[in-house]
Order: sequence, then C-alpha cells, then structure tokens
Amino acid sequence: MARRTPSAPELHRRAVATYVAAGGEESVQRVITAVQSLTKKLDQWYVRQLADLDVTAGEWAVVTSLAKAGEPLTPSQLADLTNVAPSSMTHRLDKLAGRGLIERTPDDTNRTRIFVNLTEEGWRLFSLAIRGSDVVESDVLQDLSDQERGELARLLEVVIDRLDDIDA
Amino acid sequence: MARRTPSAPELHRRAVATYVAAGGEESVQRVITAVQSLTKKLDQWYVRQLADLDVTAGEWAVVTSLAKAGEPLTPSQLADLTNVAPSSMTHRLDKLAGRGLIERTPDDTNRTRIFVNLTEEGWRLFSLAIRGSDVVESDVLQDLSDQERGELARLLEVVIDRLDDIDA
DNA sequence: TACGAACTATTCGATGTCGAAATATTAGCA
DNA sequence: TGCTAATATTTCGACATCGAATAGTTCGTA
Repeated sequence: MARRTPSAPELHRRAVATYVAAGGEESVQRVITAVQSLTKKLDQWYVRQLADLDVTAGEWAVVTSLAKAGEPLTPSQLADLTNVAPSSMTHRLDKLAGRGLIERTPDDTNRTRIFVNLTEEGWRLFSLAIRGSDVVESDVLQDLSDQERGELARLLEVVIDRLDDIDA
Repeated sequence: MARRTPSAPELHRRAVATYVAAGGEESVQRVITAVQSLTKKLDQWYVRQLADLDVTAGEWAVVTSLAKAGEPLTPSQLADLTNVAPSSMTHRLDKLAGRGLIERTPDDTNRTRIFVNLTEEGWRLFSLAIRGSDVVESDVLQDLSDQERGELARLLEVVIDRLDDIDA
C-alpha cells in the first residue's frame, strides 16, 4: 500500500511552505493556495454531481454562462467565458444542441454572428443542478458564522474589483 | 462588434444574482462565486506565463505536486492530486521525462510501483515559475492590508479544515 | 463605390484525455 | 502452499481540445 493521502489542511500547510521556500511571499501564498485547493475540491464534486445528469464540466460551463448572462451569447463569447478555443466551442454547441439544451439562431443584423440560447430544457437542467450544488457549497461553509461569511465575501470582492486592471 | 465584455465585478454581481434566483443561498453564493472567478483569472495568467516556459497547465500540476510533496510520488498519486485519469498520467510522464524534468525509478520493495522524482532541471523550472507567478499573485492582493490578508487566509483555512469530512 | 483589414464561425490534422481492458504483482486467507 | 481479490501501471480505441487555415461578412476609408 502507498502512504495514506495527507489531509487537505496538511497539504495546504506543505504547499505554502514549499512556495515560500521557493521565493513566494507568505501572506500571498496562504491566500492563493487556499483558494486553489478549495476550487479543486469543488470541481471534483461538481464533476461527480454533473455526471449524474450526464453533463460534463465543459458543457456545464456553457449552460451557466448563458444563464448568468441572461441574454443570448455568441460562440466566441462563450469560448472566452469558459476559457476554451473557439473551435472547441463549435463541437460543444453541436453536442448541446443535439441534446436540446441550447439553440442557435442567426443574427439578422450581422450575418457573421450566431446567437446561442438556453432552451426550456436547458433552464430546467440549470435549476436542477444549482439546487444540488448549493447543498454541497453550504456544507463547505458550515463552520463560518453569517458574519464571517460576509467578511470572507467582502475581502474576496475587494480582490475581484482589481482583477481587470492587472492583465491590461 | 459585440457588446463589450462586462467587468469582473459586474460579472460577479450578475452571477450571484442568478444563482440566488435559482435557489442558492446568498451568503454561500457570494463566497463560492468569488472564489471561482478568482481562480479562473489566475488560471488564465498561469497558462500564459507557463507557455513562455513551454509547459502546459497539466504538466505544471505534476511539477508542483512533486515539489510540494517533497518526496517521490507514484503515477497514481499524481493522477489523484492533479484530477486526471491514471492512463493520462502515463503519457504526461512520458513527455516530462523526455524533457528531462522528471525521472521514473522502480520501487524495489513493490515491483508494481514506480516512483516519480523531480530532476535538477525540474526543480530549476519550478523555482523559475514560482518567482514569476508570485508577482502576479501579489498584484492581485495589493488592495488588501497585511491584516486583511491574514484574516482572508484564516477564513479560507477554516473552510479547508472541513473539506475532507464532506465527501466521505 | 471599391478595397483591404478585422472579425466570426467552422473545418482539419495533431495531440491530450478518458474509461475499459490487459498485464503484472502483492496481500489475504484457507 | 495455492487461490482469489485487490492494487498499479500501461495499452487501446473513442472522443475532446488545440492552433492554423478556410470561408464568409462587416467596417473603415480612400
């Protein structure tokens, strides 16, 4: 047998120590590393849960992007939002359209463009999955009081406010 | 031209509103959504920066896992740590070994197992990339005081402490 | 109007990833 | 010891993704 896989907190401590030893700043690495390991766990759960609905993470990303936008999006915009090449999006949309979750409608004012929409069935899938994932997410935050959750959200939102300025 | 891509903060607000409308809890969604959009941006930057070093995100995940472990790992362990199928790891390791970044050594006490190690060259790549990414990460947190960074890290670590208990 | 640059979606070949099966070894136990 | 179940890695065929090239459209401007 292999050594037991270390716990998440233990992995976190080691990761921070390693990054600091390699020249990273501790106050930075504690935050960044924590965010990453949290996302990793969340992704694992999403993949599992979505598999029950026969949806891949990539397909789910398209569905949520459309739901959040609240308006039709083009394949290029969807590719940007989901961090994927435009050519990959073509195939993904083919598959999703085949399952009746989205529909493509040409833009009459610009014939190079195509609008992608969630269908009724797509919206149904969205609400279903959201209600499921909110359960897991609530579990993750159960050790934080309401006030702490608010503080955590506030601090993260300060960080997000700066995001666009950086890669410009 | 398409409508301008909304800013990160704007996307965040819309996302939270959409999830809450679909049945999610607001205090949960504010945190989870923020974590996700932060990770997404970070990933974009990592991919770009690693491309300069001719390394993919998947290959980088292997290098960091080995660096953080501080000891040899098996292909299966690496597959677990990087959220990838064991069969995919075989090919990744082939490529990394071909570039001299890792080496495989058989385990004499258990001949079904193989140990994977970072080479000198692998460690060199690791330190190089870390110093580069710490710059971006510091920029991301520049609007937080030292005290706020500590508080943010603390709250995230409370969350992480619970992670292992949940999917059991 | 006419032309070239910029944009949009798609196709195409190469590569990465997946799940299942194959191979080899170890562990548990009668 | 001998047999079965479990573990670890790799191979294999199917599918997803990528970057480059293609085809069609719009925009700016001469």
